[in-house]
Amino acid sequence: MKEPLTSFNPHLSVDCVVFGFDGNSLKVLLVEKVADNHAKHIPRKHKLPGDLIIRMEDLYGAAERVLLELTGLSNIFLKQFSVFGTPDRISDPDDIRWLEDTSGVTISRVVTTAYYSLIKIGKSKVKNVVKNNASWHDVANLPDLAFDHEEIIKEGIKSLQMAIRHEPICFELLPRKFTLRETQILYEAILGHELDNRNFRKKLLKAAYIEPLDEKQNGVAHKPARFYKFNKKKYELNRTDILNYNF
Amino acid sequence: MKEPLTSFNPHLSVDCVVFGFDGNSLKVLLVEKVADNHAKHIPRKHKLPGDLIIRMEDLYGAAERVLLELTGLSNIFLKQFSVFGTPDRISDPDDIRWLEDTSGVTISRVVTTAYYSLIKIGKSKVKNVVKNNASWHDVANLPDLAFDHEEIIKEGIKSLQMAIRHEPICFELLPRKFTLRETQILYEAILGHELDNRNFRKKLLKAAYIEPLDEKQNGVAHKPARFYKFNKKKYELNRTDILNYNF
DNA sequence: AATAGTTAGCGTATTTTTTACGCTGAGATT
DNA sequence: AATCTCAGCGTAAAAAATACGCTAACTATT
Repeated sequence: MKEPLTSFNPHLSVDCVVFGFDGNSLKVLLVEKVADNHAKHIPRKHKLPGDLIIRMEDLYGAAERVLLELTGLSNIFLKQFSVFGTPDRISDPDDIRWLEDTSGVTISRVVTTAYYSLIKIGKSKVKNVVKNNASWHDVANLPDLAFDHEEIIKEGIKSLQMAIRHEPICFELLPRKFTLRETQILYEAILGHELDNRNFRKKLLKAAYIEPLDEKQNGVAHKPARFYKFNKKKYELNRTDILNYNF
Repeated sequence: MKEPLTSFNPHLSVDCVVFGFDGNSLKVLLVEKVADNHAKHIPRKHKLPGDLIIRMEDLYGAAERVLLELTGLSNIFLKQFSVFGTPDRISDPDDIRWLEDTSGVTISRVVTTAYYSLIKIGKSKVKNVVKNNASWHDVANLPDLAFDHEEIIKEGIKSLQMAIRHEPICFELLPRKFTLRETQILYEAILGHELDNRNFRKKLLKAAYIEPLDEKQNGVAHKPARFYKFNKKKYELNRTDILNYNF
């Protein structure tokens, strides 16, 4: 499955900040940096899913490949948000050795294009859990990260915060059927502060593309909430105006 | 002054969309792609100022270098806004030959990090006008461009449009002393549509960091307007809130 | 000298959006 | 039966956006 090692471009990589939402807090998917061969002394650190670019591979395509290999999902929301290219961003000798071991190329300097990705946590099989030791981590409580991956995640969150104010992308993180409250909790988790439920719901319901279903929660210890779904076609058709959620 | 040719990384480059404002319309600084040596048959096309990265050079630093060499200015507003990395973005044989001739390295695939830059058109000496055939072009009327530089400019304008709604960066394009009308014309030029002068001025003057001066225009064929200046320190101090110009 | 043309700059009235709450309803839990 | 929690509808007040009217001050034109 893996390309010959020498086909990697030693200067270019992609890293994916994969966001998920479990109903309570915003999560990010991390893998564990483990050396395949020798070098047991290298400490196991977490890192973002990412890879060097295969020669002549498209950047976006590389990000898709990384996510497909990791989660088994394609057609995922994926957005480039920044490039990280300071010459010393990969400077820890352990990090360099690990990269060279796993890629088979000599690492001089790597510029990485960062994407953030939004996935429905329930849908993700996270196929290579065992192989890569992939796991979800609360963005408010991240483990030690390799390279400059902490900075990349922080920037990714900033980009996401901006994006949810202008584009209806929160539905990429919510299940197909969702309640308004779930949506609000998601917004609160991303923005990092609380919102008034009555005003929040008013603002959301102005949008015709958020459609009520004839279905309600049950088994909850309070008045059951109605489910809604996002009508993407309706949104695409009349998005004459940019939405503006100034939360 | 120039580094040895072999020091370029053949995979990485920066390109700068340098915006300027002449009081009427938004301009972008382009250079002419001319081959130093032979190859007279290569058509002269315009391109963005940019360059391959010197080994171990910082991306931001590379963008600064390109601008310093071109305009003689440092401490310029510079913001990374996107990466362009499709494998075929440099595919025209003439473009490839020109790149190889001028850089001295073999070009396989180049990922470019795009910055936009805001400069006060009056201040710019545009030092290397002759050498690079640099010139300002109206963004509404661009010449034929090499590579994917037209796409890069279009994306740069979009980023700028977003940015001027949230950050007081228009002052990077205006002279130190400016009138409200000049500011409005600049906003109109960037956004591509007209604004109501009375509402525009009300909105701007709410900001304490736009300070009136005791100085007015003269020699204009209408009531002379007051000059203002941007007080950056005042802005930095109490920017508790993100500004929101929903023009 | 009068007139026309242009932008400056102050105002007002109306509509829309935001903000801050009050309150009842429908379930489960104790 | 009382209590807890969130759902969901509502209202009143404040703030912001929008749409204009109008006079002031200057140059250019006749």
